[in-house]
Amino acid sequence: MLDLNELEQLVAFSETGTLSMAAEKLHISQPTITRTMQRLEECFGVSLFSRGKNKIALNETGTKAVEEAKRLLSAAEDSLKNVREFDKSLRTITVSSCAPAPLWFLLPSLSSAYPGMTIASSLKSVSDIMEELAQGACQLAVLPDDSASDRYVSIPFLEENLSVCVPASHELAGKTSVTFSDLNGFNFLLRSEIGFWDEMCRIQMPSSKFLVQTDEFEFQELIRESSLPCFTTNLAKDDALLASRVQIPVTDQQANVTYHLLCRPEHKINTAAVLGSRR
Amino acid sequence: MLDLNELEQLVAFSETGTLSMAAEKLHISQPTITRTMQRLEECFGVSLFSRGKNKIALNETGTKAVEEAKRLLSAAEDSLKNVREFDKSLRTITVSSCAPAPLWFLLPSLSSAYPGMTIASSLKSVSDIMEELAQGACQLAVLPDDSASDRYVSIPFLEENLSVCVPASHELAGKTSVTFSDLNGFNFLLRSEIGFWDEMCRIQMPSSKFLVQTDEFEFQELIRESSLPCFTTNLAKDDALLASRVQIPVTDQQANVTYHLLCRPEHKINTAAVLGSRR
DNA sequence: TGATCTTACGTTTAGCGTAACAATA
DNA sequence: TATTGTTACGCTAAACGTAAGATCA
Repeated sequence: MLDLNELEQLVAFSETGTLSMAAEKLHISQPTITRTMQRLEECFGVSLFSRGKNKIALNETGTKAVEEAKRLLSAAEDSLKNVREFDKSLRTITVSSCAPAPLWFLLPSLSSAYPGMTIASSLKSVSDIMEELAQGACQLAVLPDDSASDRYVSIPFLEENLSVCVPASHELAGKTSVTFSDLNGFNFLLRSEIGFWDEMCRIQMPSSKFLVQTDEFEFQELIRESSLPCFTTNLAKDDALLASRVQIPVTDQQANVTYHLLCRPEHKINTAAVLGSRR
Repeated sequence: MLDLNELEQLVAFSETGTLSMAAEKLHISQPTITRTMQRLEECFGVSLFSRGKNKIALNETGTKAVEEAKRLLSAAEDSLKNVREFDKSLRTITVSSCAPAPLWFLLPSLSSAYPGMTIASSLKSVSDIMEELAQGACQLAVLPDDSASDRYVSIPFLEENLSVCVPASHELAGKTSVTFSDLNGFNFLLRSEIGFWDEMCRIQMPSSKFLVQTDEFEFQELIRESSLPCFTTNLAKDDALLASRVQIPVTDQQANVTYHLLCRPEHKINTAAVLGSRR
């Protein structure tokens, strides 16, 4: 039977050109390689090398054998990886969300409902999340609607309502509610990592420009120092810093979403535990 | 690194269900399997079994590992086979011919022109031969024309001229030449293994019926005992037995073929040696 | 002379089988 | 009690490294 270690030596030889260099590369003695090459020829049952008195080189069949060896070695690597990843996936709940806020409530309750499981979460676009659900690449999805409830178990989870925040001196400050069309054309401060809200803003307010801030501190500075409008929601964590501003609800349907938890029917999440976590 | 022997033991365990039976199946001691399974878990770095005090079974990850093991083992088998077949192909000239007669002259001269090479020959349909040439599945082809000489090296090799053989009492016996349309409607004795001639007869003489004889002896008997016409050519080996019959040349273009040797340009056959063999 | 491959030789050790042990049905 | 899996122990054989030999540039 073929031995992957021996095949590795064959590949090393093909890459270095001499038995000595192959031995050095693999940190073994050179005679070992000599013997291994002889064993390989015996195992394959064919001649793999053309030999001179003190030189050896792959012949045509040997070159073919190297190809096969590389195939096998990489297949073996893949197998190792596959099994390890599979094992890991058995101990991991992968959550993909379209927005960050639902994760703030979902992740802690998942952790306590499934102790010992690793919870892996990430923000993704709605279409990427649908893909992941279909491929089983995530076990739990957070989407801003339940349009996929025909194929998956779907649970209404949280509502998030968008408001725009402007200084009291801003021309919009007097309004008690606004729509995206009212806001279209203004330029906004925006945080990065806000999931689908980013794309939605650009679609709903195509004439606006968005100054995306990656750093939270700089974002707060800009809110304080500029009169640029920004956004908040009912789920936002740090309303205190917006106290100096006026919050005006955005009334469009798209600005008021109900997040839904989705998973494949066979996975059956602990609904009670997860829903109990909503504030 | 993974060891294919160890993986084989894993597969054996998965197929037998107990370590003891796996050991028996592989003709090794049972403790060896115990140790191998432990080593495998160590190598994969994950738990593959659920163990009781005196029972062991594959867990979910173990089942996955078995799948991977089977993949790898069959890949290794394939690699062995591929290399061996490749090596063999280097020492084999595969000849595909549309008719048997050219092979009678070609094979002996190939053998002496390429001593040490195995000559593998077979009769194939013209379309199959074209396919083989394209895929490199044969190194040398014998075709009844040179219509593919644009893509391959093509050498005119032999001419074969068809004659019909009838008893002196037959109604055709007086003719000095015939065409397929003269012959169409008569029933004929035909040998099997005559390559493209078989199909050509059926196309050129659609109203005729052909009594195909597999056995040479029976064929000769029928020639002697019946008045059914049969065919011969200038290349036929055993004209003696047809001495009692009249041979009338078939004048159609399709009945007088020039065989061509074809090979891929990179192969370069020993033209002189092969052509010198023509009688 | 230095580099290379092969062969020889002595040693190590990895892996095997036997045997003993523990647990179950 | 018979069967199964694990552990312990001693041995063997396979594989390794060192050293020596042979060949070539």
